[in-house]
Amino acid sequence: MHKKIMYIFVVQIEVLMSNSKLYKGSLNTIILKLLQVHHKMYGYEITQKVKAITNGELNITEGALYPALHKLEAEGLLEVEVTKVDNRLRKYYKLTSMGNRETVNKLTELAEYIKTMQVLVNSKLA
Amino acid sequence: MHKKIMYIFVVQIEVLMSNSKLYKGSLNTIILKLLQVHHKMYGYEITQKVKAITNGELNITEGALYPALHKLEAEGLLEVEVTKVDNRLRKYYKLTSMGNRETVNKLTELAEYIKTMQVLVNSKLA
DNA sequence: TTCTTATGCATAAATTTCTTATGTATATTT
DNA sequence: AAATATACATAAGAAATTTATGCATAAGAA
Repeated sequence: MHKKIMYIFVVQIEVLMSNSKLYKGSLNTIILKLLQVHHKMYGYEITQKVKAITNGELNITEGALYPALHKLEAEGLLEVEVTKVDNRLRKYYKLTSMGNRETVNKLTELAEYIKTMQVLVNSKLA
Repeated sequence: MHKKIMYIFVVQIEVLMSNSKLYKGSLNTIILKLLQVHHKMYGYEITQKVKAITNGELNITEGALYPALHKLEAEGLLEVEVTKVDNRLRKYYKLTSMGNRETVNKLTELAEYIKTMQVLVNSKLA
């Protein structure tokens, strides 16, 4: 007489969105573009916005975002306005006029870069 | 009576192609794609090819290229074949079967990234 | 009520991926 | 004879991330 033992394994598989590695150099452009459209955003809001727009494909890490915001501010491209909501700190950023001009440049640059990469990568002539 | 003195300045303006900053992370994809098309290339040839295809907009530096080739080889994505032409060394690289698979992945990744960036950057809805 | 998750900021260390600088050597063009 | 092109290589430095922490409050779940 054999005892039948059944093991049930419940394995949770975590599907990582591959956290779609940011191509280094594009974060500033993303920030600037979002601020061009929304006029006023705070850091956490930016991370959520990017996640939402890209269906979770792109996750801006805080370790990248906050230093980037500080640098853009130091360069005079952004200005900050600190407020308190629900007893919690919030730092709203918006483009300065310099920031507006730089945004246009960055967007042009990115468009050119994409065009170049498409020529390199999509053509069979390469 | 005034003496009239005319100065003629000849100024050479060097138009830098802005050396179109490579978005960090795309070099490997470029290398792999070129080898997918050409089956066999050597380092110097790759730099010239990229320059030609992009009308000089993209210049792969040797300091970036050679280490990248070595790494791809170490990872088993490329294999090398050393020859001598005109008494000068040449190292031909080509894709391994793993390299072929990885090329497809990298190209897909890039295409997705470009799509994502276009959504983020081109839409007014962002 | 307590624990976890979400919100909101921040920084430091490590890593990746380039640029810049330098080096060697041969071939070709000026 | 000197400069440029071809062909490789590596090291130091810079830039832009990731990963790992940390602190604090609010909201939701157990």
